[in-house]
Amino acid sequence: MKKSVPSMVKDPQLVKKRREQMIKGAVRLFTEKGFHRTTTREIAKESGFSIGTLYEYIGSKEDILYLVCDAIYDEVSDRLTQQLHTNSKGIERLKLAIAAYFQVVNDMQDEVLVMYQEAKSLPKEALPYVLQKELEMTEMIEKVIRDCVAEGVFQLSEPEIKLTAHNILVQGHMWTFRRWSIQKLFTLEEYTTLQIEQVLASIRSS
Amino acid sequence: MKKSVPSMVKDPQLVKKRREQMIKGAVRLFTEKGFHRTTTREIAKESGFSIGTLYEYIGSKEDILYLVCDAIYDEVSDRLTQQLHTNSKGIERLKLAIAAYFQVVNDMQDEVLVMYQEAKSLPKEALPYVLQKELEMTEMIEKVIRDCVAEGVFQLSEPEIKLTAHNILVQGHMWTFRRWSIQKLFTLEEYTTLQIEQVLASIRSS
Amino acid sequence: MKKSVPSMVKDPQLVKKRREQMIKGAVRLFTEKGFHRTTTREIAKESGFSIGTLYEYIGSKEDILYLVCDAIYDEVSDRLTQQLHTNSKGIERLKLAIAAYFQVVNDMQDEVLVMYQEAKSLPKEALPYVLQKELEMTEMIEKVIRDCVAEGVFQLSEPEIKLTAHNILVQGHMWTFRRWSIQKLFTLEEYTTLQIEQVLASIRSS
Amino acid sequence: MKKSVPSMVKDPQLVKKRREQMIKGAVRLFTEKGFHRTTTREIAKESGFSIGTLYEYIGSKEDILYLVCDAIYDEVSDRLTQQLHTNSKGIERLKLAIAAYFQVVNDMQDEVLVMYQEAKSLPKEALPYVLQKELEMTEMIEKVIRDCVAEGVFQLSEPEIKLTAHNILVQGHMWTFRRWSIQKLFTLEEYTTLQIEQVLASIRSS
DNA sequence: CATGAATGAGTTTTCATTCAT
DNA sequence: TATGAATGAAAACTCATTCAT
Repeated sequence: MKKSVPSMVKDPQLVKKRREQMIKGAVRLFTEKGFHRTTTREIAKESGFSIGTLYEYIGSKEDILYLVCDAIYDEVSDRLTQQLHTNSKGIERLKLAIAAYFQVVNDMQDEVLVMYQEAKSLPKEALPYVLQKELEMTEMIEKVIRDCVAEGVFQLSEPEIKLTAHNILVQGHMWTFRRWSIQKLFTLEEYTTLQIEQVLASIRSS
Repeated sequence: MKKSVPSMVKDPQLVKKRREQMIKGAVRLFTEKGFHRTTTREIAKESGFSIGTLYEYIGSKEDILYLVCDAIYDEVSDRLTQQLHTNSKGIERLKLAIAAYFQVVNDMQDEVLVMYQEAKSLPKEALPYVLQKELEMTEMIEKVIRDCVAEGVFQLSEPEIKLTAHNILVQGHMWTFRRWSIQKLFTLEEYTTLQIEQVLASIRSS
Repeated sequence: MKKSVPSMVKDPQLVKKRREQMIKGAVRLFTEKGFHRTTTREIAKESGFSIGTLYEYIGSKEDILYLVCDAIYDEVSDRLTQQLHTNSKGIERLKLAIAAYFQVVNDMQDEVLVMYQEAKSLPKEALPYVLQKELEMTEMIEKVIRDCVAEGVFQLSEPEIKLTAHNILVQGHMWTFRRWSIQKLFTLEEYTTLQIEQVLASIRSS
Repeated sequence: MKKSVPSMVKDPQLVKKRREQMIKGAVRLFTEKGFHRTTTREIAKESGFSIGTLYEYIGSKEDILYLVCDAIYDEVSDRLTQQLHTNSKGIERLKLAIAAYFQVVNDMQDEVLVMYQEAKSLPKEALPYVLQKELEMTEMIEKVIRDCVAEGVFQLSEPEIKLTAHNILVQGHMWTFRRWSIQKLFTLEEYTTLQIEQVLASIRSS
């Protein structure tokens, strides 16, 4: 499923290290000027190596974007998964999951923003992979909700579960997309509390 | 507030006509390949005139994007305003407003998608204007909610009003952004009904 | 059969003129440094216009090589055809043809050298066209020989006709390829006389 | 006369072995894609060692081409020399020499093709050496002819001897250069027979 | 006003060569 | 000796913008 990005360098450790440098540098620049306005030379410089070296670790500029998106998905996924493995039940578990997810999104604001704004510039072959990742994220949230339904905490039809999951996910993105407005109105805690209330209210009364 | 786009041509009627051609052509192309991958030459051709003529009506490529976004905002605004002027009261008015907004977003999917995906490429000076427009949109929705509160239909604090407005707005965008998933799960009518239910549930119980 | 080279410019007169400039400039540079060591910028400069303009008239660097080869074939062909239309019969006609061909090759030494040395760098799709052209050239010579045979001037089998044609053609190229040696030993006239003698001797005695 | 190619490695045996590997690999690649389209990395890989090692045995990419051409000349020379040392006299010796030479060229088609197509890319300093080699080859053929003249087998002036030698040499190359046509018309035996007949005919009647 | 040829700065990418290990 | 990661100059090609007609 993962698109493999070609590298001329054989040592996998080194590849990993260099690509991490690259991703870090690229996110900084993409955040500032977007993917298209950032040149490969700038990325190389920001990453701390030469343009020649950059191309030892990727095949094309688009690969960098893919690497960036992939890394962000992984981190968001990981942190969310980690959170979901903690012991908690019922409503509480859903609340914690939402809070955790919002927390992750808040911690990775720049990254999340970059990912959603530039995803359309990804190489065509990477699109299915990205949609797959989005689906997985949605399913993680769905599962938490579905577990609640299974436990009898509340009643929701399958479509309602899916929609709720989408809503929660998008409310996370919203915290970054509309930060110019939302983050002036609320702290993350307030935002989290209010959105959780909304979700639960709509769930309970359905 | 509106950024003025320079034109060499004096006749305002002609300017208007040409720019409309331009916007139509540009939206088609941006939808397909995005702003950065579309060349000015292509836009000129798609609009039905030469590259030289194109530059008689704009100052730079970014101006086209601005013109496009501006036109889309205007149309969405207009159609929403129009809807809000119809006679209806209380909850019903809110429901109608949401449904109307979702309908507009659905009708203008390509445009809305383009606008949100490319807005970051807008010339720096245009940013405040865009945020202003977003704010106006939000305020239109807020007003409908606030009217309900004023009529005593339900109780909501100011921050809650604002958050609800944002949520509704973003649920509209979501219909386009996540169409690869959402539009497979629901028809527009189903989506509208479910989201309205959610919003109302969360409002009533608060 | 001819590969069409793309141009952004519409006026065919202008295209013709610019491409002629290009070909002239390119031959000068290819002669000096070969196709691969010549940059597109150099070709543009030598042709008297900018790199941007160059690419208004071709699609890729290889197209220039194709244009060059095509032009050379055309000129050699034309001049040979012209010669063959003059009134003469029998052996005399063959002699004149050979002499004419050697004369053309001598006049276009640089061009002929470039063509044969760089032909392998031609875009893959152009190869059949080039072979076709080579075949046509061979057939022109073959025809003169075959006419002699038909007139009963001498006897040659079909394969012998073909081989003789190839030999004559290659003796022409040889005048340029091995000029560092051959042109020190003979004037063009001497070379022509001697080679004609050889060919005729071998023919008569066969 | 031989251009010396610099090596960091002292052991001459090793240098010889490594360079042989290199030449073999390079010929394979040059045959396929030409000198300019072949990278040093590819040559190293095809030769069975690393790019670093490659540069222990040469000073620059051009040196490889020189090594290749030099090796080819040596092999052609050797095999021809060997043939000429067999006992035979008069016309027969000339016939055998031509046949032997054509045989060598046929056996080494790829190499011969590479050599003549890429020779122009040789480092400037190598040019005199190459011309020298070509001259030697010509002289070998010349000598055989001159011996016949000395033996009174036939009469030829010095310039005629030289021209005939060039012709024979070039007929050898022609077997590779124009193989797309010639090798469809004749087997090597037929080609050899016919060309020998031609040469002898032209010689006898002069 | 309309046209489209001309421009050249800027972009991605390649690859011969070096040098620390 | 052998390795291969690092380098950066140089190459092909693009495209927003201008301006003479």
